[in-house]
Amino acid sequence: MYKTLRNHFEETFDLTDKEFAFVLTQFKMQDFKKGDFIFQNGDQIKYVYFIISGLVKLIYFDKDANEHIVSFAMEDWWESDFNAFFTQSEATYSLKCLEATSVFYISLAGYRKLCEEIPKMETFWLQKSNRGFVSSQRRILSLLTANPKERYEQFLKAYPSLAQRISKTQIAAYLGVSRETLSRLYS
Amino acid sequence: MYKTLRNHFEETFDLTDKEFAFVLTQFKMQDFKKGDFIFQNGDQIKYVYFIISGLVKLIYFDKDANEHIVSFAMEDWWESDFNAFFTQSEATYSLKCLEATSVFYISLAGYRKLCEEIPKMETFWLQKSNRGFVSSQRRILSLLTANPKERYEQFLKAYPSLAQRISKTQIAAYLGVSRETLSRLYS
DNA sequence: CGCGCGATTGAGTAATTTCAAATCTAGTGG
DNA sequence: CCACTAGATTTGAAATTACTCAATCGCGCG
Repeated sequence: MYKTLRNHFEETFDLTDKEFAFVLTQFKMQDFKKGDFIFQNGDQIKYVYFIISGLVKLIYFDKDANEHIVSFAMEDWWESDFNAFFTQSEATYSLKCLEATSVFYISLAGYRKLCEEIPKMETFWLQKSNRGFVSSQRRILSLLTANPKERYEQFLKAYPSLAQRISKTQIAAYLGVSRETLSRLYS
Repeated sequence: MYKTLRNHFEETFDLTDKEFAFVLTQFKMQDFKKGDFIFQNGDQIKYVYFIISGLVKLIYFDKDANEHIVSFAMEDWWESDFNAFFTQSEATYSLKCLEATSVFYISLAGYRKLCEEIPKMETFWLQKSNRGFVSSQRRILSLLTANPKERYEQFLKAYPSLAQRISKTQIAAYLGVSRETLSRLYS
């Protein structure tokens, strides 16, 4: 369990036992059942979540209560309403479990403490953030340039393992297409 | 000129004269004319650019040579093909000047040197990256949830000064709408 | 005045959505 | 093993939205 987190950090930089022990003091763990909300829009967002196991979706409800999927997150991914987290304000999005999910979570104060104590940690976050930014840009491009079929195929190619774990309805909500259109793609 | 850059950093953290002198050694300056490409897709991307003055667009050409706008950047904004920059590989995007533009630019080596010498610099980049990520997510959401009219109004609201400097055709290419549709919104 | 660029308008077409109904599937309990 | 249910997927048909292509308009500038 703890190993998952340590391995995850050590894909980027090495940690001594002592350092990792300190890191752990800043995290707490929690389990959620399928269908649970980890947080909902309007909640004060105090934490960033590291998915140990399971699968979640970050969603936005529009004015007609339609659900749109901002992102999925599974094992080894970090997730939160980052804007709300960094500004310690209320969530625009909601985080809902598509499967039973276990997470480590850390507060903003804890996050800052880590960065101060272990400078490499800041490099780590920077790398994560950069990658998140880059893949968001890729998705924007996909939405700008590709039709539903192309978007779906790009998604399958980019996230093959994810695609097998979620329903087409969920994929449609991520791609910005109605589930009927997605269903008709290969007929 | 140099002041622009210093002020920009000092919106986030303070720099001594000596530190800023060191910062400057890592940057070079260049001027571009309206219509110039700062880089084009396929180019090796060695630099990140800070816009001192002017206005540029980061664009992607699809298979039919249609142009799509990934982002605009004006005074005080950082821009590059960040994926290509961090992996020191070839650009997917092109960066073109919509107005005469002056930039400071820095290499990956220079960027790393800055982070090592001045740790606050890393915090600075992290903040920029986080904000870029958050606003990309917002744009994704806009593309997922809003129709052309709503997207256009969100754009006007989010970037009022930018909207006055660019043609509707450019805005259309950013919003993922044909210019004719954009033109018909209020008729 | 005439050129060039951007914006607008019109008409027809293509893509996607919506709403409704039917079908399929996996899991549950008898 | 079968019947039943809930959820997901598929299908059909009509309505809507946005696109494309083509023509026109408007304006600033040499």
